[in-house]
Amino acid sequence: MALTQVLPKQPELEVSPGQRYDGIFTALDTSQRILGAAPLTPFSLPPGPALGFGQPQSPCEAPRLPGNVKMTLENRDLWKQFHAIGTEMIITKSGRRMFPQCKVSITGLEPDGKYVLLADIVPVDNSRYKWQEDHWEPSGRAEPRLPERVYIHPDSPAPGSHWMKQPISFHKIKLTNNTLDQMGHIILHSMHRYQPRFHIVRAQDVFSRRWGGCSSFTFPETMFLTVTAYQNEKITQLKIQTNPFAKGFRENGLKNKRDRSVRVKRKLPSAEQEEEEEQGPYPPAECKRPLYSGPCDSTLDIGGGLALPLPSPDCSFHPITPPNPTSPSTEANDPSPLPITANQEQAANLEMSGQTTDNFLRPESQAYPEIPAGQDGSMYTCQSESSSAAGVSHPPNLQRFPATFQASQEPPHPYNSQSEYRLYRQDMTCIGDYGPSSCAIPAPGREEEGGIRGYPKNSDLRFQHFLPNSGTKPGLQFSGPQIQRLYSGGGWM
DNA sequence: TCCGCTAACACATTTGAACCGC
DNA sequence: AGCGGTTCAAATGTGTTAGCGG
Repeated sequence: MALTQVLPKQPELEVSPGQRYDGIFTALDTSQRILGAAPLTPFSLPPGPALGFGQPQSPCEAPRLPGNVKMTLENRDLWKQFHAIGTEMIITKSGRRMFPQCKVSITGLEPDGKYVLLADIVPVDNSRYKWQEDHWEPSGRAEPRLPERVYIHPDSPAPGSHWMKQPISFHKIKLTNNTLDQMGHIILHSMHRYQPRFHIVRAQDVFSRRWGGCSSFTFPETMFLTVTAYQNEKITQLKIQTNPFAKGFRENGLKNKRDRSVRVKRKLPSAEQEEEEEQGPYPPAECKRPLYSGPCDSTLDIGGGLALPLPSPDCSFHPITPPNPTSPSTEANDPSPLPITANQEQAANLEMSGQTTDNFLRPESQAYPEIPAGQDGSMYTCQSESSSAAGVSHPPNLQRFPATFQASQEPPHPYNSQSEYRLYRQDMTCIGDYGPSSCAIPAPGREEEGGIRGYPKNSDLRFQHFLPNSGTKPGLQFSGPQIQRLYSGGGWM
């Protein structure tokens, strides 16, 4: 079934050739880009927290990276401020960046080894949420899992020395609620709870079929709820105060909410007059230091404006930690709180000190295990041995499969969504065994070192074809099955 | 009526092309 | 012609708001 038969023709689907991924995924058709099945990257990323959060994850085929590989959340204190209130992320049809942005630093890599950095965002639980006056509470079951996508850092692949020399920013990740998104943004459901994850994979290039290990990290502070409009006014205020793009809405600016509404209604510039009338519940907190160094190409230059203090050097690595259901909050588990910063002062102003995202959920709503907190990311295992007894009771990716993909009334076609479904079912079978599956890894004899069919080995050149916007390297966002297919030999290897 | 979503809007910031002088 | 600095418009990233639809 051709795409046009599956989906009504929509103007937004008309993307100029330069913006499409045709150049890179020559063996994939549009339907897969739009309706990519559940994620299965070539690296077989662990399942989402909803299915064993904080527990050893299902194995990827490669051995885990050495234990001294550590990842640290750079702007952790800012994240903690938002987490204390209950982080909300706006998602829009056209895609919205995350704020705070995901910024990490890595140590322990081999300087000369090549690594690929990936990020994805997975649901925390199976609930939909609803804002009730001053807190979030579950409101029914979650929507069916969407075609999840993986964001590959645009610098990938790069030697370990590159990743370790400066903080790594994932600020170009965009979130959308458009299930037909063609721009490669990460598709999420509104009013759901998500957890970003970061993955380090040792590989020669993004499309390499030979890879030498992986480690995955999560930071509890980065958990967020997706919304199409902010529900918690404290979040709105904190975003306005900390995001430079929202300066226009700060109380001490000329365009605060009240002013604007007044001006719109009266068409009068009465900023000073209104300022005394209403200061709002949250007095403007001066940013004593820049909280946001502005967009950068890919990674951030420490000396060039890294705004937030680096984590203390003694921050310990937190390997797999069993979930602690009795723990009241992640903050309580935090062994190494950062010193008070300007940001935390803002938090105090907002009366959110000591609170966590979970505090904004009714106790009965905390149906997921507590996340182990640490200054470094909690690492998933990528064990090479089977770990079916790791606590995940069923194939994790089974739930990721959108129910809408299951109806198959058309004969399978090599390049339509149904075929992707079949491909994914194979993967599910393999992953469900939790063993060192061979699904994503070809037999050694089948490995090829050649470039992508019709493309040179130089991955950067491939990027130019791949990226929606040529020029800069905004990062790669595409669905796991696309990569999976490449690695499983079904693509253009 | 309520709630969630979307598009339009105004504003701040970033980016890059155009321009100028040396 | 090449280089470096400046200017300015376009692009992009924000939150707000009205209106729509289920």
